[in-house]
Amino acid sequence: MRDQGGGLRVTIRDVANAVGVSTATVSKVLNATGRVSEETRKAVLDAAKRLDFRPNAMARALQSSRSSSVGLLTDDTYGRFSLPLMAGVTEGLIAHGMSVFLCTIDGPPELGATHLDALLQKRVDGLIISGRRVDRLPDIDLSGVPVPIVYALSQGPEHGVTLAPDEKQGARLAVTHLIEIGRRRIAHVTGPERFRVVRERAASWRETLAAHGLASDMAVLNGDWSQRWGHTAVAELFDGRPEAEWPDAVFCGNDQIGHGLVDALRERGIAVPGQVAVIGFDNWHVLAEDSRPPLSSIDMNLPALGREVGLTLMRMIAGEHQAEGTTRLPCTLVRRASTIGPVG
Amino acid sequence: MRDQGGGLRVTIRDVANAVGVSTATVSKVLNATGRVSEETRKAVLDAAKRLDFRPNAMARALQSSRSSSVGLLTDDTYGRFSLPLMAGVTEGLIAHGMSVFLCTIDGPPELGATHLDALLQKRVDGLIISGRRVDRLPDIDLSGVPVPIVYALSQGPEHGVTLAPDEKQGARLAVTHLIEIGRRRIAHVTGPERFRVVRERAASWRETLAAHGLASDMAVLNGDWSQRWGHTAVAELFDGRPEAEWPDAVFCGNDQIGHGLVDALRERGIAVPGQVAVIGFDNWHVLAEDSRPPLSSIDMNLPALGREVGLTLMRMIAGEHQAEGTTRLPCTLVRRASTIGPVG
DNA sequence: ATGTAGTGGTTAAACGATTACTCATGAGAG
DNA sequence: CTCTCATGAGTAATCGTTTAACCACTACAT
Repeated sequence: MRDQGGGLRVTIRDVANAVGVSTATVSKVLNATGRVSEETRKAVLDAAKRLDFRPNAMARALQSSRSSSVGLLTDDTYGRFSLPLMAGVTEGLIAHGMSVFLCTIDGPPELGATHLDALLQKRVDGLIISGRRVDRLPDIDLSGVPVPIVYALSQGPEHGVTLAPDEKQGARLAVTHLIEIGRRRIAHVTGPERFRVVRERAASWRETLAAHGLASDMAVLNGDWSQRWGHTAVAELFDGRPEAEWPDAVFCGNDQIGHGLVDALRERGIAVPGQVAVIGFDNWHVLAEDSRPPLSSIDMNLPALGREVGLTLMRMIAGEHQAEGTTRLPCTLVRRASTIGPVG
Repeated sequence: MRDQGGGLRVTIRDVANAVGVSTATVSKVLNATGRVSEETRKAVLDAAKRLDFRPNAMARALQSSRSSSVGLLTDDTYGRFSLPLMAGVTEGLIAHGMSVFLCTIDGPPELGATHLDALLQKRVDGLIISGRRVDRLPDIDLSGVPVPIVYALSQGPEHGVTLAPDEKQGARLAVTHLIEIGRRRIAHVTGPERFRVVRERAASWRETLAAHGLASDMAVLNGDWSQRWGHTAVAELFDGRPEAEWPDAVFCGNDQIGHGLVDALRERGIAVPGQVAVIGFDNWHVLAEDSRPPLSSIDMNLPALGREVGLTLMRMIAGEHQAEGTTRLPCTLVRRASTIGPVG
């Protein structure tokens, strides 16, 4: 809390005076524009460092109409998806001197408008909109917003630019992996059908099975995104069914379901992965790594996605045209003990 | 992506021209300062709305040396603690028109300096520093930073202003609750001893027991913050010990440990809460609610803490002096099935 | 008539940087 | 000895607001 009053902050004029040149010269040196003798260049650089001069970004922004900041709006206060994404965005943008305003806007609907207004007043150069549920966007009116927008995770409007994980490829990765370790009867236990990602992953599960000649007679089991559901799903899969019809692998819609499912299998004395292999989705370490056995999973690479979101937005800010529609980024497989080896 | 070029943005001059007054008058109306006739006031307000005028925050900031933005630095990309905190901070500050730059700075050590530099160039009015581990602060040099700083979650330097959950009170809440439901032999299974919070909670556990005349012969069981540890801790607590010496309750250092512990108890056929009550810490819904039975826990009220952090920083920005040292905010008890009723 | 006070507004100078112009100097060409 | 030109630097306008200072005018008391 030292020298709070901003009065004594060092300006470009202080540097100029220290060297005995004009502010224009200092500016030229610092931005490497115009012609300056090597001698003064050195002197200016030296003085700037000595005085710990930091150009006032507000003045610069006012002059250039570039604030070097962007806003990220999300309705996720939970953090599972937003923060890793955010970390990637930040990392991709800081190299360009950009900082990111994060606005969490769950709460009264006017809150989104308030935040948006604050951001637009601050003249952010661009906006990132990201939803919690990998499904629905935060409910804000973005019409007439005079800066470029990138939608992340959740699907943006038709003519918007959206970046999202490749759900189908992720699901394919999971199912293919299960097939490669010798599984043939692969069930799918997942979240509520109203989620777009649920439908996408289920479709991909079915297609991948078909592509390997393993047309499944099994139905998708939809429930909620909880361990509890993973647990009860085991009953639906195994109860009152001849052992020959048991699945030898389960592809779960997320790691919570996977964790609960693995637990339930263990309690029934069904060996994982010996009798049944299990794979999850999200690669949420706290659940996947600490499951018994540790749960293989599909990682959506959110930090990488975030980086790409940031860079895409940068390009749009620079005036480059970006392809409309949804760009999908690949997921990766993380192998753990729950999918090791062939059927035992 | 419409009218990208900022050239056509409406300024205070446009409003002034539309009404036929000077920019000064418009400014007075909009800021409710100075004297203006009711007639022109109406006209200006009307024109401003009609033109969708948004005062340029950069110009305003330049003029007033107040950027209406603060920076939050954290090394938590994981999100468990940071995002709820952040949500609270944002909520507390948006009412004052403040926006929050979030910088995640795990990675190369110079990254922190880069972000800090970007923030200081943008003339943030204040800074919030928050660590991931509720223990260690991100490693940045903050000496000579010319804006007020609040440390959140993790302990700041001696003469800094820190806000953190009241760990001792939280632990007391947990243990008292267990005593109130009739438990007498209350064990404590927690994280690594090098964590300050681990030591604080353990001390409080012991003190609370003593205060109720239940001096414990049991040692604190230190492990890591995992379900796995909760699971193996059960062996240490119950194996090779006469049933009379078994604990009838366990206070866990976090919900992961609690979750694993409950699992292990169930596997051993020990009833929860019938024979052993279990309570966790953090109230991490994904683990606590979905444990079987659902896990009682201590909630650190991070959004509320975040709000307070934001408001404290506001006050410091306004020049009010804040008490140095650590302010502790109370935790609350969240009762779930794992601590219901007396010993069965 | 003169002074006083209040009203409703305008003017112009900041704030801190960038940048298109201008200018002085000295070197080399004719 | 004058003209041209390259070099290195300074001048001043600008970005969009805020705000202290000022001004014209009316009303009213002295």
